[in-house]
Amino acid sequence: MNEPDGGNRRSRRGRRPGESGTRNAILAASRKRFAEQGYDNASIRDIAVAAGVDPALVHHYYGSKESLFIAAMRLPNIPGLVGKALESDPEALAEGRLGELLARTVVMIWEDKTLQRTAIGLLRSALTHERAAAMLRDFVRSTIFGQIASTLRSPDAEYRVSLAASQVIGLLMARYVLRVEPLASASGQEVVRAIGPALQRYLAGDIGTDSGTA
Amino acid sequence: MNEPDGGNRRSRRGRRPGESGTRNAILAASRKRFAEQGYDNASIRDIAVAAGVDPALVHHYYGSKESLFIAAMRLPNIPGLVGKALESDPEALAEGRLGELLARTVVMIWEDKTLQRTAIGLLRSALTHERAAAMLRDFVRSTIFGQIASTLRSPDAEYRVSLAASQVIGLLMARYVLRVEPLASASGQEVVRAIGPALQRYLAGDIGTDSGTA
DNA sequence: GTCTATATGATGATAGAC
DNA sequence: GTCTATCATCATATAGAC
Repeated sequence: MNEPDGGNRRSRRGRRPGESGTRNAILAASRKRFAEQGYDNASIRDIAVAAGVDPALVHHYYGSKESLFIAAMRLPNIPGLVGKALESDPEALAEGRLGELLARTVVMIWEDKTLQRTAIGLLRSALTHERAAAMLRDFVRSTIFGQIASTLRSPDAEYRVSLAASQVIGLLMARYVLRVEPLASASGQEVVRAIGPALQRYLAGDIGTDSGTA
Repeated sequence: MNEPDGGNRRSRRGRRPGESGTRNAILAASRKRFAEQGYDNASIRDIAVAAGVDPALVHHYYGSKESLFIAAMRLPNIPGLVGKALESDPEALAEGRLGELLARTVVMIWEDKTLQRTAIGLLRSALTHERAAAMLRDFVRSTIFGQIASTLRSPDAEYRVSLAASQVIGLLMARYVLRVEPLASASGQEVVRAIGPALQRYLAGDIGTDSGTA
């Protein structure tokens, strides 16, 4: 059976198994539903409908709801994005504009629809799902704030970072999840101008402890 | 039937109907479960067990899970507490220490176990339950921030208040719900010193718009 | 006021036909 | 790879006996 490629454009030697795009469709749909409804309220049936596939296929590909959630919420390239943002403006680090840089990074990352859905999904689920809470803590700590904290030399760097984290989490919650107005409708620029200095103070300013820069 | 009280200490004229304490036990237990698990994960069965009553009684008293939730999350005396906090230090308002006052009020209100449970329950549920989100918005806006915003004369008072709200929400989320360290273990005093000035700036400082106090 | 029994429905998961 | 059929479990809610 040495059939040549002939008019058959797609395959080199017969049709390869798997890979019909269904798998990714399920993943994308699950991100959407998890972001909109949180872990518990997003049912596998809903996700299957959104992806246009049969519910049984979801199990077939991902085994369980938990596994699907973990697969959907894992985005490998965040550290890269953050690193690039940090490198893009190296002077800001030395110049005491770290807070502004962080604010800009958060707003910038938010442009990416997939990242946005992942983050909202984690936020939504973190409060009712223990696993999601752990993933969110890792997400925030080891990537975004881990990298930024390492640029601080303060002895209470951890405390400072957790304060900044509280403001960032609050921003995401109020602006993107709860949609509190008028914050939700403000431009990214405005938000950066408003939040940046607050983050700067948390990270390197006087926060009422010993090691303030007054 | 003019029977006198006689030796019957408890009742004036025979035993009054109802009121065995069960109703309040259910309410208290539901606050606990809603706070710990959020609206969806807290089942009526769980609540009944926590209250030491039969699940059917919960329905009997409150009709539905929604009604129970609404009853549990409604706390009438918040405006009073806030008002008292504001009156307790009238000079702070004039002196530009509104942010500190707000931070102190939040931390203070958090001392009350019932209030705390209500707030956490609302926060937990707001992200997955539309009704709870609406209640939280009202809770925050009409009581706490409504009263404080009215003391501002800035034209962008709403924007400023929503910024402050984002920080307060983030504080509650990070410190009390997600329990991000070391913020979660910090003392109330430390938190007030750290957050207060940030709130002050949002409410009356330079936030990058026209109406800043530079 | 309190509880037993049950109606009714949604969910995650699995086995197995095509 | 895909789908039908089904299981077991858990939920809210209700009717009615004591």
